Amino acid sequence: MAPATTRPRTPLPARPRLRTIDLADRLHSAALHLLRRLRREDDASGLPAPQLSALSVIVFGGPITLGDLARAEQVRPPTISKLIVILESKGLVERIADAGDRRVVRVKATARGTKLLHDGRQRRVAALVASLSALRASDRALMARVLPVLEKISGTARGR
Amino acid sequence: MAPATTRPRTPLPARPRLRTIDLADRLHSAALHLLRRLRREDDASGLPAPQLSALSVIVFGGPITLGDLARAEQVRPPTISKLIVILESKGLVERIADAGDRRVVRVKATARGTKLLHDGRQRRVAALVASLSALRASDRALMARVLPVLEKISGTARGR
DNA sequence: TCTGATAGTTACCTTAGCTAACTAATAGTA
DNA sequence: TACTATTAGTTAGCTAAGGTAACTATCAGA
Repeated sequence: MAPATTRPRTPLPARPRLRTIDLADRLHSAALHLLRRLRREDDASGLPAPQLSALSVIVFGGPITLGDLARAEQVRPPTISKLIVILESKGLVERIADAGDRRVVRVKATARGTKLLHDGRQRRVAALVASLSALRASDRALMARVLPVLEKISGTARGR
Repeated sequence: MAPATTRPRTPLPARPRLRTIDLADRLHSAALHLLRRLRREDDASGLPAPQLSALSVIVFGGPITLGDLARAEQVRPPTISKLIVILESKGLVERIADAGDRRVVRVKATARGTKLLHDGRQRRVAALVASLSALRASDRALMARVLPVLEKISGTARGR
């Protein structure tokens, strides 16, 4: 232990030490509220977040198998199955049979899907862009710096 | 426009400028994946995130009206109504009639609700705590610093 | 006392997520 | 070659979370 005398007898610093559990809890809470806020303020993107997210992986990740997509999206296979049915019914993606293995199904984005992704995500995060723009530059830089860390702990492993 | 001559002809910096829309989009994505990951890895908290979140506001925010709760949670009144029915049926909260205005309903946490909140949130974010603990100290500090900014842009206005 | 606004609730719908159980196809092996 | 085990997806059936529209009850103001 460091001898007490090496520490000046000043009061606790302005930023008290944040316990990891509190950090985790507040992060969880912030994530929940961020999604709610974007859903609430988005009235024109046309696609809910999960659909937009899957479409994004499909657009950027080329033709991808449903299993890989489920893993990338961190959901179970049936969830992806249903998402794809919806995206397919909207004409945004299409299934491709795998030549070598007839069990696997690949999906790729249609031209419409690719277009809608770009338009849609822009509208979906419009409110967030406004908020970020309103931040002080230093805070915005901070957000940019923390993003990779956030992606790491959230398991966001996306081909971009 | 700034004259081109004022800019040294150096190559782009190592960290290329991140467009705000990309920042927003990746933030949105990270939030979605963070929630999915916590849901997936949590098999014992007993309460889904929205219920835990509402309970937290009730526990820390004292008796609160349903309208205020809906605003704090950024959802519509019917959503809160149903959440409260569930929490009530589990014996975690109870309704209190307002003396002055018989339209308003206040909710407060029961002893059981308060206890379950503390146990539950611990289990719910356990995986996240592990991830955060595994981070380099500097990254963890970065997370702590960015948290208030994150709460601001996510609209997380919670009495803590 | 009537009228308008406010607080919640109810009815009804969609999406997102899950597990369990299924089909179809592949791979490995006796 | 047939039998078994594994893998990829789907289907069925459930719960929860979100929404809008329409309703009841109460309050406040003219």
